[in-house]
Amino acid sequence: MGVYGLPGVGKLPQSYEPLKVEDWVFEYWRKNSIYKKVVELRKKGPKYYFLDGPPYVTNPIHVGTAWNKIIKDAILRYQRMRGYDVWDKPGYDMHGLPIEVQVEKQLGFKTKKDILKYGVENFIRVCREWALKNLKVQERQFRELGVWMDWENPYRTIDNEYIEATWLFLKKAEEKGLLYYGKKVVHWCPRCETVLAGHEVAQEYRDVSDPSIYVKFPLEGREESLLIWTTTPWTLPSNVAVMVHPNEAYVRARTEDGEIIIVAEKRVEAVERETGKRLEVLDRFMGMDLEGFVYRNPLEEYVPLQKNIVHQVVLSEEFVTMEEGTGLVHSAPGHGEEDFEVGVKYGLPMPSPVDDSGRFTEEAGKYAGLNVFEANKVIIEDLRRLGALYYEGRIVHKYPHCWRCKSKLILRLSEQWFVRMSDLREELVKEAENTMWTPEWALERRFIPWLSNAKDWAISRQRYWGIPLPIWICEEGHRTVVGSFEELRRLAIEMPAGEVDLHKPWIDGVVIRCPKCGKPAKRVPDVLDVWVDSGVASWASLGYPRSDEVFKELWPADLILEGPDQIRGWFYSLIATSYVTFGKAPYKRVLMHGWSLDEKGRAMHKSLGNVVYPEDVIPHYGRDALRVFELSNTTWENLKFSIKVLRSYFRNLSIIWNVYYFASLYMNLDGYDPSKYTPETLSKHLRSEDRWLLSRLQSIIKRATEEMERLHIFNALKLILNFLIEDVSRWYVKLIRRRVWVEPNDPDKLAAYSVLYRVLDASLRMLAPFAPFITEYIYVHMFKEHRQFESIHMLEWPEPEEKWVDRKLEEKMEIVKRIVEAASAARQQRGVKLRRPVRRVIISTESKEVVEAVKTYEPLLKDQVNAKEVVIMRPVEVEAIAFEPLVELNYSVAGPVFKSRVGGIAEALSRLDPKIVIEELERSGGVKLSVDGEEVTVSASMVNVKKVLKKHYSAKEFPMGHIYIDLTPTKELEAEALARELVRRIQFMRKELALNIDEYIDVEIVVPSEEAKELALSQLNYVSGEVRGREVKLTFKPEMEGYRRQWDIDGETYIITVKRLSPS
RNA sequence: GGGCCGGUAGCAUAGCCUGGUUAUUGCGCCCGGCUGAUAACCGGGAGGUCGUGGGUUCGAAGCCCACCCGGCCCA
Repeated sequence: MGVYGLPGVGKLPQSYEPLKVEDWVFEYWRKNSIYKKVVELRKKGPKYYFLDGPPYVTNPIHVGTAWNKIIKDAILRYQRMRGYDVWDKPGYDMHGLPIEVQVEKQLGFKTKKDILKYGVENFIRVCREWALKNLKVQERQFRELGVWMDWENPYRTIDNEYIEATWLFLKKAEEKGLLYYGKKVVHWCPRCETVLAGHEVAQEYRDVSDPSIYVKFPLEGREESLLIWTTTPWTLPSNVAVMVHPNEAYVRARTEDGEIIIVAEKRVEAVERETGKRLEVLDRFMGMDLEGFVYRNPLEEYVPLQKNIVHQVVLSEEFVTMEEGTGLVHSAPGHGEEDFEVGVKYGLPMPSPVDDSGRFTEEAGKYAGLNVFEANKVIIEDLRRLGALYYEGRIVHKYPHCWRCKSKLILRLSEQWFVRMSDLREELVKEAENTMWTPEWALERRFIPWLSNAKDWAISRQRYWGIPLPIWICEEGHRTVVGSFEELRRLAIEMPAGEVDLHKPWIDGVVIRCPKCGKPAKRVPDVLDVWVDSGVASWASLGYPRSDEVFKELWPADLILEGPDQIRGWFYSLIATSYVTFGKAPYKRVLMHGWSLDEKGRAMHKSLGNVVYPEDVIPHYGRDALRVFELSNTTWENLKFSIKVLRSYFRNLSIIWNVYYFASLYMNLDGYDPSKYTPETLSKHLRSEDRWLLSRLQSIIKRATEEMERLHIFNALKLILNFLIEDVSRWYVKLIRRRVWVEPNDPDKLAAYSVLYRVLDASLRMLAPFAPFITEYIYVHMFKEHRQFESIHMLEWPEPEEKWVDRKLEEKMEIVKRIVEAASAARQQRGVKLRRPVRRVIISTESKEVVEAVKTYEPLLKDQVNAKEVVIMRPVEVEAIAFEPLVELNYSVAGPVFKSRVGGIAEALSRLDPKIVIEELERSGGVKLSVDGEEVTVSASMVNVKKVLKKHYSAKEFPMGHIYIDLTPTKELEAEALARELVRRIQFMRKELALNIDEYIDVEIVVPSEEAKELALSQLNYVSGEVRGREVKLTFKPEMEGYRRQWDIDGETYIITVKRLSPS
C-alpha cells in the first residue's frame, strides 16, 4: 500500500502530553466517524468472529476488567489491519443474583418475603433499571480506554431475542433426554433462598471456625459405640448411616471412662492427640466385618423422623479416608454430596428437615424453627447431656459461602432442574481437544480435567431477576419445553395483554395447551442459572435462532479471550450449551489471560481497599501508557499493577514521541518529500547503517507478526518498543545526527531521511493496535498527507520486504556496537572526553568477522569513537606498537643475594632505559649498576622482563579482541577539542535564547591566553559553521553587546557573548 | 488435602520448551560523559545462595524428585 501524494512531512509538538493527544484523537475520531469508516473499509475482507465475554454489570470496571478489554481491542485492531472484517459486538451479562442482592440492599430488604411484599413486577423493574444504569457506566469506561467495539449494538442478556436463544438450548436438552427434574443435594444459600451451582460455590471458600465434635453412636445390642467425627452437628438429626472402609483395620478401644468405642486403627493416635484422652486398644478387625451393624442415633428421642430409621454401617472405599476424623464417617444423605451418593447406592432414607431459609422443619422435632447454625450448640448440649458427646473442640477450615451475600451455605436436598452433563463428559473432552488454547496448559491441565469431571448442571434458581424457565406443566404432569416465541404463541391459550416481555411476571401469565393431553399447562416458577445466559452467547449474540443469516456465516467463533476464572465459568458454559444444542464447540481458539493483582501481588478486593480503577491512572500517564503497560505483561500470567512500572512505559512512549518529533522537525524544515526520495530511489546513497536499520525493520516485522499470530501479543509489543527505543532512537538517530544537519538536498541526508521515514512509518503501524492514540496523532500530523486514509487504523500491518534483509549486516553492527562501547570505556578509564578527538584507535583481533564489520562500518566507527584513524591489527603487531618493555627486579632471586641493598638496586634498575638493559642482558648476561657509589652486577636470572602498555595508550577488552586508543596529544587535536567545547557552549546559549534552528548570530569569545587564541583561530571556520555564526571574533576583553556567559573549559575561563541578528 | 501457574539484584523482568564462555533488560543507586530530539540521552560501576534441598550430567537458572513461599482453582 502507500499511495504517496503530497510532498512535505508534518510537524509534531515538541513534548508528549498524553491527555492532549488523547482528547484530540477522541475528537478526531468522533468528528470524522473513523470507527465506522474502519468497519466499512474491511467489509469485503474475510470474516473474523470474535466473541466478547460479557462482563457482569454490577460494579464499575477496574484495571483488571480494563486489561481484558484492552487485550481484545489490541487483537481486533491487529486483525483489522490484517484485512479481516471483524465481528466486534460487545456483550453484557445483566441477570442474576448479584444484581438482585444489590437491589435488595438498596431497598433495605432482608429476606425473600420482602420482595414478595414489594411486588415481583416492581422488583424486576428496579433490577432492570439497575442493570441498564451500570451498563452505561461500563460502556463509558470501555470507550474511555479507546476500545473499539460496536458500542451502539451490544448484545444484552435481557433482550427477548436473547432470552429465546436460551430456550433453544433447553429445548434441545429436552429433545436429547438430558433435561431432568430431580432430587439432589445442592449448595443452598439460606439468605437468598436458592440453589447455587458448583462454579458459584467454588468462588467463595472462606476460613471459618466451626465445632469439631466426636460423637458416640451406640451399637444395637452391644456394649460398644461407633465413634464418629463431624464439623456440622446440625446434620446429626438427619444421620442415617455410618460409612467404614472395608479394607482398613478398626479397633475396639477402652476410653478413660471405661466405655468401649470403635475407631480406625490408623486414627487412634490422632484421636488421642486431638481429644487429649487415652485409648486402650482391645482388639482389631477389618472394616468389612462391621457391615450391616445397626446402631442408634442418640438424638432419636428429640427428632421424630429418626424413630423410623434403621441406622446401619455401610461400606465405602471412596469416601472414607484415614486422613481425618475417626475412620467412621457420619452419613446424612440429605445434607452431603457424598452421603447422597452412598444413600442412592444403598437405598437409604434421605431426610432433609431444613426449609428454604435454613431453619429446621417440624420433622426435626425439638429443633424445629431453629436456624441450623444456631442449632449446633443446642445439639452439642443435648449430646453432652445424653452422654453421647466424646469430645468437643473447634476447627478452623474452609467453608463455602454465598458469592454474593457472603452467607454460609448449607447442603440440602432439593428438587431442581438439571442438564445431564455428566453423560457428555467424554464427548466434551473430545470436542475441547479440537480447540486451540494459549497457553496450552490451560486446556490440557485445567480445562480437560474439569470437563472430565463435569457434574450435572443445576440450571434452576428460585429467584426473580433471570430468564424464566420455558417449561410448562399441565395437571397431568406432562411437561412442555418451549423452544421459541413462535412456538409459545402457537401453544398459548392465554397471554397477558401489553408488550411482550419474556421475564417474570409477564411470562407467568402465559398458559398453554398441553400438546400431549390438551389440558392447560402453567409455567414452572423458577428462573435460569445466569451462567446459562452467557453460555448461549455464541449464537444468542448473533441473533440466532430468530435469524440465521449471521449465524450461518460466522459461527463458531474464531476467538474468545477471558481470565482463568472462566475455565469453569464461561469457557465451560459456552461449550456445554453449544454441545447440547449443536454437538459442537462454539469457539476455535481460546486465549486465557491472568488475574490482576495489586502492587504487592495480592488480589484486588473492595474489602482490602486495593482496587485500582483506570480513572486513577489515566489523568497522570494517559490511556496509551496504561494499555502498553498492561499489554506488555505476559498475557496468561498475573498482572501486578504497579504505577512505577506503568510510569516507565510512559517514559518509553515519550522517547518514541521524541524520535518522531526529531524526524518531523528536520524533515519538515528541509521540505523532505518522502514520495520522491525513498530508499529505493536513493539506493546508491545508502550507508551501511541505513541498510542495517532497514534490515532490522524487516526482522522486527517478521518476528512481531509471528508473535501476533501465536497470540503472544506481549512479545510483539516488546519487540516493537525495543526496536524503536534501542535501534532507532538510541542508535540510528545518534548516528545520523550530523547527516541531517547539513544543508538541504544532499543525497546522503536524503538517504537517511528516506530510511528513517520508512522505518517510522512501518513501526507506527505496528504500534497502532497497542497504543491507538499516540499513533493516530502522530500519523495524522506527520504521515497522513502521503496516505489515502484518514486514520492509521485504516492502514495495513506491514509486510517484511525480503530485498532489505541482510542478516550479516545486522550481526556486524552488533560487533561495531561492542567496539564503540569498549572504546568509550577505554577513554573513560583515562578521563578523556568523547569530545576530544584522538589520533588513532587500534582494534586488535584475530577474528575475520570483526575485520569485516570494521570494514563495513568504518566511517561510522571513526565518527563514534571520534578518532582520526581506525585500524585493525593482529595482537602481535599491536604489541610492537602500543607496548614497551619493563624490567623489574625479581625479588625472590635478588633478595637473598643483595639482602638489605635490594631496595636501592631495584630503584636504580627502574631508572635505566629498559631497552638498553635488555640489550645488555642479552649481550653479557648481566647489567652493571651503581648503587650508593658501589657497583653491583644484576644477572639475567634476577630480573623479570615484561611488556606494558605505553603511557599514551588506553586499552579495553571486548568480546572478540582488544581496543587500544592512542592518546598522544597534538596541537591539531587540541584545537579541535577546544573548538568542540566552544561549539557546545555556544549551542547551549542559542538554546537559552530560544533561537530558531536556522537563525544566524554574531559571537565574541574572550580567550584566556595567546595560546588558546591560536588554537581557536585555526578552527574558526568550523565553529562559525556549526553555530550559524555570521561573525565570530576572538578577543581578550568583552566588547560586544549581547547575551553573555562565562564558561570554564578544562580549568580556563572563557567569556562568550552571543548576539542575535534581527529576525529575518 | 489435591491440581495448575509463578518464584531470577532494592524493585520489576528475559532466558527455561531445545542444558554449554562472564545470567538479560528496565527502574533506582554511585561515578563519568554527551548536547539544537535535551525535564531526553550515552558509558562505566556496585548490586545475584537464579525460592530451598537432593538427583541426573563432564557441565543445571534450565531436566527429574521433594519441600517452602505467592496467586489461582478443586475438595
